Parts: sequence; C-alpha cells; structure tokens
Amino acid sequence: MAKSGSAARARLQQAAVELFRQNGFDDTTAAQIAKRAGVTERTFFRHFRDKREVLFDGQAVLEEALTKAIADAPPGTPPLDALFRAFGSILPLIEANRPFSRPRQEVISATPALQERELAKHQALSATLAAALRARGVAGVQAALAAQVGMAAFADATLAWLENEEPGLAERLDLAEKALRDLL
Amino acid sequence: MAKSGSAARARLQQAAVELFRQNGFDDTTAAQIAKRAGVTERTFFRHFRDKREVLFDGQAVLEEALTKAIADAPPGTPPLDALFRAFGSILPLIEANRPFSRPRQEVISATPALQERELAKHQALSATLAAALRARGVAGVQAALAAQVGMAAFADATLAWLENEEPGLAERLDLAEKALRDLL
DNA sequence: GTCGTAATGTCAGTCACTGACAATGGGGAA
DNA sequence: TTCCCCATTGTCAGTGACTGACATTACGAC
Repeated sequence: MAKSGSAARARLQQAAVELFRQNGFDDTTAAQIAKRAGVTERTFFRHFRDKREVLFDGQAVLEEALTKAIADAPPGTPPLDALFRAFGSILPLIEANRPFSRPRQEVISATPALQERELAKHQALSATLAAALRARGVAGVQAALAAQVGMAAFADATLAWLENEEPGLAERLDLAEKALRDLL
Repeated sequence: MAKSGSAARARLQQAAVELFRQNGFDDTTAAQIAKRAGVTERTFFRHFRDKREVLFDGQAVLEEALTKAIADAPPGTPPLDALFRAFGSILPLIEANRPFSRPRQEVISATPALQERELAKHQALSATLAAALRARGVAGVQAALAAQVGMAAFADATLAWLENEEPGLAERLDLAEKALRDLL
C-alpha cells in the first residue's frame, strides 16, 4: 500500500497548514497530519526532521537565487547595494508565492515555537549571504553585519507586506533601505 | 522532604551545565538534572518551561540595565550612539560573568536546539531595545533596524570574546561599531 | 502552637521522535 | 514479459519531554 513518489511530502505540507490554521500548532498532532495526508506518522518524520520543519521548505530556492544575484553584481558594488539589488531581483518570486506564504505566516505568527524556527532559518540565510559577500572581497565583520541588517530589513518588509498587501513589497523594501541608510 | 526557598533553581542550573558539558545536551535527561540537584523531574519543569530554558535566565537584568541606559542618554543622541553607549555601560556586568558564561556558551555552541533558543532571546531583547529607542522619539522602522543591527554587533563581539579573551570586549565592540559605520 | 501558602512529591497520561525490521510497488535489466 | 533492485512506506516497540490533578511538606505570620 505504499504510494508513488514523494507527492506524499507535498500532501503532508498541505495538510499541516490546514490543520494548524484550524486547530493551532499545539493542538495538532503529527499523527493527525499524517492521517489527512494518507500516510503514517512514521512517514511524516521521514520527510521532516520535526513537526515544525513541515512549514519550512522553500528556503533552498531563495538561497540559491540570492547568492547568485550577489555574485553577479558588478565588481566594486558596495555590500549593502549588492544586497538590496539581490533582494530586488527575487521580489517576483516572493510575490508569486503570496497565496501560499500568507496562511503559512499566519500560523507562524501565532506560534512562538515556529517563530523560533523561522529566526533560525533567517540566521542561516544571513550566514549564506555573508559568505557570498565575503566571496566578493568584503571583510568578514562587515559582511556579517551587512547580511544581518539586510536580512532584518528584508524580513520585516516581507512580514508587513504579507499582513497588508499595500503598499507593495518593492516600495516597502525601498523604505526600509532608506531608513537604514538614514541611521548613520 | 521539600527543600527551602528556590535555591533549588540555582542547583538545577548548575547541575544542567555540568551534565550538558559532560554528556551533551541531547544525552542528558531532565530527570538526571533533577536528580543531581536533589529534586524531582516535575520540579525541574516547574522552574523552567522546557529543558532548554534552564540555560537562559539572566536576560532580565541585562534588559533592564540596557533599557535604563538608553533612556538616560542625553536628548538628541542618535539611535546608534545611544545603543552603543548602552552596551558600553554594561560591559562590566558581562565581564564579571565570564566564568559562568563561558561554559554555558560552550554548550550552546555545540547544540543547534540551544542556538535556536538563543536567537529567540536576542530577538526579544532587540524588540525591547527598539521600544526604548521609540520612547526617545526614534521612528518605528529605524528603531527596529538599529536595535537589530546593534544586537547583532553586540552578540557577535561577545561571542568572539567568550571564545578568546583577547582582544578585550570593549575593543571588540568598538571595532564592530566602526565596521558598521563603514558600511555606508 | 496553629494556620496559610508556596514549593515539592507522586502518578498517570499524551505526544514528539527514533531504531529495527518487514512489506510493497514501480522501473530497469535480461 | 518476467524478475529483481531499491526506494518508499508500514508496523511496532520504546524513550523522553512535558502536563494536569492531587497529596504532602516546609516555613513564616500571627
């Protein structure tokens, strides 16, 4: 009675979002998610390290796109410029995903345990961006700081835009960048 | 056989660090910690929300000191200056705690689950700092960004200093601040 | 000394997560 | 086609984090 290729994974993610929204993260068991997806609890944990991870699975694509965008920036581009240019280049991707991201973020915002995991993901992404900057010759400390503050601005803008579609994401990002540069 | 006032709490924290260092976080059970502290597992979870939390308990003092330092900064002080001045004012506190912080950080650095929790604590502290800045009239977006980047610099400097005492914490913090200002 | 309250102990239960092993099913080699 | 390979899934038993309910104890206030 084993099912075909890993469409199970997608079904599990779908089922998880639905159940989390309906009953909350804490009142949803892994077994319930698995059942709705037509598999066993054991299969759930074969696809996802833990119960939270089922909501975090698209980061790889973004990571690659951002890294590439940073590497492709004209030589001599200052770190923050390279970063925000990279963010700008993936806005279409983000915007296209809004229908999926919105309910997902709704669940996350209601669940401290999931916010913790989201922070960890952002941190990992930030580390990757810092590495990409260092590969361009940016000094270590600056690369790390630029990546962290850039990610913070990007994450804040995206979060606010998921809650309210207007103003648009590009505009929010520009505002965040300006606010950041006004800091000094 | 119940013990006196919450010295139990301190014993639990002490026992936890020792066992975590000896056997690792994952291979240490809450029951083992409790036993070494002379209490029951149930008592452990009365003092700490979960197994990770036993390592995170000094934040309140820092939070208060930092908030106060920010509030006390001369009016008109730019956000980043107020922030770094506040950090500078609590350096003695941090330095005095090094004997406790070092083994603790050793455990955290070896355990992803604990790093996640640490990120969450930093985020919470950052939110508090942002609020303190806003209370001084700093705009919301700028306050949030300043707090995040400030925390990042502070955390990075402290972490590096815990791994290696030289150069000193004050010096590391100055370097981080300079690197940050050079970003623009 | 008594009494009230806060801290602790006891116990049973749920659920996240794991290791070991068996069953299945689809695709490629012969 | 037929057989076999192997990736995916199912089954089962077990550990440990965490919780609720209730009993017990310690200790200061009076």
